[in-house]
Amino acid sequence: MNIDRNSAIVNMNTREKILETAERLFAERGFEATSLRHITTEAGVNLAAVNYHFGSKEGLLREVLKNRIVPMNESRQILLEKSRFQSQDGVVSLERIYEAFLRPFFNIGAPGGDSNGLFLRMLGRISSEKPGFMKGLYQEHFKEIQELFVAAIGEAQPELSREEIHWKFHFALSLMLGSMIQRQRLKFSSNGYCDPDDIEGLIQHLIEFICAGFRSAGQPKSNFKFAGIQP
Amino acid sequence: MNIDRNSAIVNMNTREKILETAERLFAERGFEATSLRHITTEAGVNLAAVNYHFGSKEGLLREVLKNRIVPMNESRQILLEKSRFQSQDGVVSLERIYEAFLRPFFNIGAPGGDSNGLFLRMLGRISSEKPGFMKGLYQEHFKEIQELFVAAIGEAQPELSREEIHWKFHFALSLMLGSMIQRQRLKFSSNGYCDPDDIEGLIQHLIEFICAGFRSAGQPKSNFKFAGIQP
DNA sequence: ACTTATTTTAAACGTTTGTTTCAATAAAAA
DNA sequence: TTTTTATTGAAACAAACGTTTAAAATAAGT
Repeated sequence: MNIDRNSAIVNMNTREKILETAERLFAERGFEATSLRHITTEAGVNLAAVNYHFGSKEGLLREVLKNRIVPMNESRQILLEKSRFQSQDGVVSLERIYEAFLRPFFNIGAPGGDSNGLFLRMLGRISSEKPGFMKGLYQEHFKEIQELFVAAIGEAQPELSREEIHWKFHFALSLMLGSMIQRQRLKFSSNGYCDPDDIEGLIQHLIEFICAGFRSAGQPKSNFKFAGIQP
Repeated sequence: MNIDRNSAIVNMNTREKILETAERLFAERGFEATSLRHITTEAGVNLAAVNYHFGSKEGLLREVLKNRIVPMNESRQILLEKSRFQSQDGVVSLERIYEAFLRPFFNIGAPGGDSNGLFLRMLGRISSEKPGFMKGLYQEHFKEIQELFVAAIGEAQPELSREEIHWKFHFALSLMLGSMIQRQRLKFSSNGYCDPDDIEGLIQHLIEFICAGFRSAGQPKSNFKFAGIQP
């Protein structure tokens, strides 16, 4: 039983041991690639315990995600309210809005932040592996917080149409997840110019990039002449 | 044998039948979720034919990807050169650069464009499922074209440092793949404001968003005061 | 102490997976 | 034609998967 790397696991009950180990393995190897036998062996519990406590492998995944997503979204809401309170007229700047949205996202997983970003990579993986599952997850955990932040963005950038806000919000979210999924790539594609492990730098660059994207929407589309070239 | 939906498949040899069917199934269901038996049954060939012609399942994937990526990157290069030729001083605008980079990306898969974006979703999936595999793919197929476009961007935005260019380029690429992976999400999260099937709209919004991100990098980071709040 | 409910255990279930084997067939070279 | 090479075919391989079962062990309630 290789549980030495986290000796605190011995003081947990079976359910907690499974949750702890599953989260780590799901993040490291993905959902499909992680077998229940791998989880239960590493957690030092019986194979059948997963189905007993969580019903199925997918039920386990649901619980693992819930335990991270709920506190993350609570943090987001608190940070946004705090920024609103600190502002003069109740209107929060785009930078503050996305700082409130991003920091709990990257702080997920560990108190000092999940510097490996494994959990976020898993989230991105699942959204491509199991779209139906992700839809349920959205309805349950993300719909509310999204409406909150979309409203805040609408106040910060009143000239944006609802359609444009949703496009940009979609882009920002896709970029957040995509940049975590693709983070490995940055290691060997930036020729050493960028450090993928510099999470603080990543956050700052992301905020800058995203806010610029939101502010670019003033001009109507017809102003931009496309080449219209076809490959 | 269900090959009716593409009756042209009967005029192909075994190798081509496998490639054709594998590409479609990989795109629809992902690499791991597609079994060789599914492919060979649908293609109407023997199970062992895959290992005979491609060595392994991964060899088949490599060939499927190669057949799409190589023409895509050729298109990109041609479009960039054309834009450079049409420009006055040889310096291409950011919009033209990313149009040359984006259009062949979304035109992948079918003559009229893979409107379902299944191939691109698969590409994003694989980059999260098999990082090691993706690294080899980058060295073989993407390194060269990236250097070409990074150089063009450097000419269009000379004030950008190499570090900033690589960050932004990484963001743009992550956004491209991420927005395809997450495209399903847009359906139910935009409250009907956005149409995820409007590829032309997606391209235009993407170009606008990305170019704004590139132009935002003038101001040094210290000019931007972060709240420094911790959740 | 006795009964009931909860949890853990070992074993097996039925499928599915990618790959290999080797004989049969088709195509090409001599 | 004969010989060699390339391709196809049916079958089996060994390994891995999530799930279920039913008995044993522990805990809780009375």
